[in-house]
Order: sequence, then C-alpha cells, then structure tokens
Amino acid sequence: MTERPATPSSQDNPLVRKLSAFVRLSPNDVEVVAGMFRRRRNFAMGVELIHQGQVGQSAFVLASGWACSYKLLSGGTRQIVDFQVPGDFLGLRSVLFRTSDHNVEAVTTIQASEVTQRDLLAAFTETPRLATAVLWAASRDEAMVVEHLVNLGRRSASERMAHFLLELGARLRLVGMGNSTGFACPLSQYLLADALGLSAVHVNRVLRELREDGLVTFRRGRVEFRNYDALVDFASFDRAYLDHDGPLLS
Amino acid sequence: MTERPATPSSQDNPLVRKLSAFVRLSPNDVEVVAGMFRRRRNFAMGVELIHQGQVGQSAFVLASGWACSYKLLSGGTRQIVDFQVPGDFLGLRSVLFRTSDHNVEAVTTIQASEVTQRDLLAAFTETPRLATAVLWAASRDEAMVVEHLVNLGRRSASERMAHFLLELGARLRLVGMGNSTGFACPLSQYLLADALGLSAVHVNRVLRELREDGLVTFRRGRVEFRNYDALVDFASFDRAYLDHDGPLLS
DNA sequence: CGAGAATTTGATTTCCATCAACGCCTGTGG
DNA sequence: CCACAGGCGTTGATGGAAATCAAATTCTCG
Repeated sequence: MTERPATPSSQDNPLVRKLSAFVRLSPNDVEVVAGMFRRRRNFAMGVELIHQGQVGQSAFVLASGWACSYKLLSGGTRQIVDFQVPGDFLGLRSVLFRTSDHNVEAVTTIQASEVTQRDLLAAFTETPRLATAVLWAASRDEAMVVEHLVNLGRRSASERMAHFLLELGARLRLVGMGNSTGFACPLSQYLLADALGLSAVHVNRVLRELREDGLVTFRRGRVEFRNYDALVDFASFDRAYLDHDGPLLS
Repeated sequence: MTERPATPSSQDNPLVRKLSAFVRLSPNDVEVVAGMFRRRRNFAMGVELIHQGQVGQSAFVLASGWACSYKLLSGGTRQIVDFQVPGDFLGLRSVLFRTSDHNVEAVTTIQASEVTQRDLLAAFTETPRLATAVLWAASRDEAMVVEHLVNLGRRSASERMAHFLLELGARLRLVGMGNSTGFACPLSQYLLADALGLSAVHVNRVLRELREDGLVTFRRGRVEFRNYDALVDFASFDRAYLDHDGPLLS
C-alpha cells in the first residue's frame, strides 16, 4: 500500500497528523502518541484483530493497509460498519468497554500498532489533552457511521453505492491515497455488499448501471470517477461534511 | 415524563450517574459536571435545538422528555439517527466540530441544560478525567448507532421493529423509565418510520403483525411486551450489549 | 361537536433478494 | 505446458418484501 520509512518519526505519523487537526499537541503529547505508535505488527489478509464478545482487548492504530469493522448476525450474515484506512483506530470501543461489541478484520495485509487498555488510559491521565483529541477522533468516526446509517436507511441501492464511493474517495484524499480522478480500492464486491446491505449480485448490477451512465467505474481494484460533479449530484453527497479543518483547541 | 425535584442536586443528576458508570468522579469533578447541568431551559414539542450546517452550536444535556437526532436528505425525507432520553447528550458532535452535521428536535416538551463549546472544552482542560468520561459516553452512543446501522442493513422490517423496541426498553430501564413489562413511548408511527427506514404505512402493518403474533403491542403511547423471550429470539437481540457495568477508571 | 392529525386497511407497483448458470482469471500440481 | 479447481465477476429469470397510491376510520383536542 503506502510506502513509509521503517522507523516512524513523530512528524510522519498518521495518528499525530490526524489528532493535530483538532488539538495543538505539545512536543510531550506528540512523544506519548508516537510511543503508542511504535510497536508495529504485521497481519495477513483476512486475519481477525478484534473479536466480538471478547474481554480485555487491545486497540490498534492502522499504519498501512485496509481493515474493516463488522458485526455478525445470527443468520450467518454480517454487516460491515466501516472500513479503516491508515491513521484510523481499530477497535477503540473495545478498550473503552470491557468486552468488544464488534469484529475487526484485515482486508489487505496490514501493519498496525497495538495499544493496550492500560497504556491508553494511563496516557489519558498523564496527558489530558490527548483524551480530548481522541474524543474528537472518535466523534469523527461516529460522524462517518451516522452518514453510513443514513445511507442504508434512506437511499436506493445505486445512490448508496455512489455515496459510498464518494465518501471513501474523500477520506482517502485526506491521507494522500487518492485524488478527484479516483483511488486504488482493494474491496471485493462481496465486501461492498456486506457494507451496503445489498446482495453481491445486486452490487454488480448497480456498478454496471453507474458505469453505463458514465458516472464511475470500478475495475481491477481501481475506482475511477468519470463525472465527479454528476456523481455528487446523483448521490446528493455533501462535499463539506468531512472538512473539519484547523485545531479547535490550541 | 419523569418527576424530578426542581433544584437538581449533584446526587440526583442523570449525567453524573451516567458518567459515574465509567470513571469514579471526584467531588470536584461532580461539581464541574453539576455546574454544566445547572441552567435548565424548556423547549416545546417539535422545537429544533440543533441545526444541521450551523456553526458554533452549543450542546445540551437532556433532563426530561424525549428528543431525536436526524439528518435531512435532499428528497425531503429524513433519517432519524437516534432518540435521546434523560441523561443523554444532545448534539455533542456539534460542539466538537465547528459546524453541526445533524439536527436535534424535541419529540415531547423537554427540559435541557445548555453546555457551550467554551465551557465544555474548558472543563476538559481543568478536569482531565471528565474528557475520558465523556469519551466513554460518546462511545456508548456510537455503539447504539452501530447497532441501529446493523438493524437497517441486515434485518427485515419486522425484525427491525422488534429489535428497536427491545433496545429502547433496555435503555429506558437503565434510567428507571421502564421494566420488562413495557414502557411509555411518545413516538408516532411516522417517527418510527423515519428511524427504521420504512414507510409509515409499513410500520403500521409490522406493528399489527407483531401484535397478532402475541409478541408486543404498541397502543396509545405504551409499549407492552407480551412475550419477551420470544421477542428477543425473533429479533436476535443481544441482551448483554448495553451492560457496561462498573467504573473502568477508578 | 368538529377539524386535523394519526392510524388502519386495501390494491398496485417497484426494487432488490434469491436461485441458477456461465465466463474469466489466477494459481497449482501433474 | 496443460488441466483444472476455486474465487470472483457477470448475466438472466423469478419471487417476495416493502413502497406507493388511495381511502376510510379512529383518536385528540380545542
């Protein structure tokens, strides 16, 4: 996926960059964050990092690759709640609560840094501003989940797909992994189906429809926006909703 | 709705009680929280407390009555994201971000305490543990939104309804506003429709189906569980997912 | 008592899931 | 080098769930 130096400096650190968007972190804060980010581990594609129902789980910060969080239903189906890209937390709720309420799985091979419950809570008491920053990051995640919920509740299959691809594109642009032309996307149609609450067959049909209408194409792991403005219009996508620019707390 | 003394003491305070479930608050912490909770305002049924797209909004803490948060779509439809009951935050994200990404409306007449952005961020810097506690509360809200999302994505209309009523019942029981028999519920079928991503007509049919199957009834503002176990089974409701008992941080 | 809102029921249509089959591509072992 | 197995993508046919349209009934409250 992305190329990063093996030894991360505090400058070049997805989490530091992300949190700095909200609070101005002191050098000491940055040090604490970077410390949490140090011990990286590799996980193969398909590995489960967090298990629903398990107690005392750690969280992770994703350094490279894609992951997804999902819930399993009794019928054997699953609902993907969100995809995570570099800089995102994996399983933050599973350390704030005693037992995890969702699963997290590696979509590609990934690099992630483990953060134990003890370390995180300790960091919060020693570095108060950090808790506020993480609250902000968690709220940003919640905003995305809310948008996803609206998508499932009130949009047709093709609008859902269009909106989803636009949102993903916007998120990836923020971390330098895409532009208004398109982005590399390792998701299968089965994953898209589980995220959008559709059947895989219908995902295929919807993608064809969007392609034939000249809006987006999704082929061999790449999303290409063919007519960005028309797509935004079709999906009634709010361009602004991810722009939370500039530290609120300085 | 609930009967509470006009002058709230720090003992009897929905927010203090809620946050205490996660962190052991010092007397000083309690004082700060209670301070935020002091200036109560009344709002009539149907009033909008938070406006999507507006800048520099305050948040509120709900003292009595019901509210709902929702998003408007271009087609004129709306999706209700969640309902709020006493002790819940209203529009927390709208103070952490510059501009609010959702609306909040009073479902009944309500009492709520305003919390300005400045006061909240100041409280976080002065009272570090409070930020962690609020992070926990926000994560709990997110868990509910996630459950709602799964509901919309992967369950049939009647399962959705069953699950929704069970979840609402569980939440209300936590604040002493219901039991396993049922609860008072001021929601119209239109509100249910907007929350569950259904048409109001279909909500009515689904309620009839559940009633005729002897599972739940919903009549004249009251939900009655007729066969709780069967309903839990039908909705594949996870009884445990709201039980986040005991302070994690003491 | 009357008016407007909320609920209820019926008829029809649309969207999407499901079932089934086939083609394509990749990797693997004979 | 070829055969072939398995995953993924593609397309068609059919049925079911829920939206929509339309109208009647009940509830609420001034």
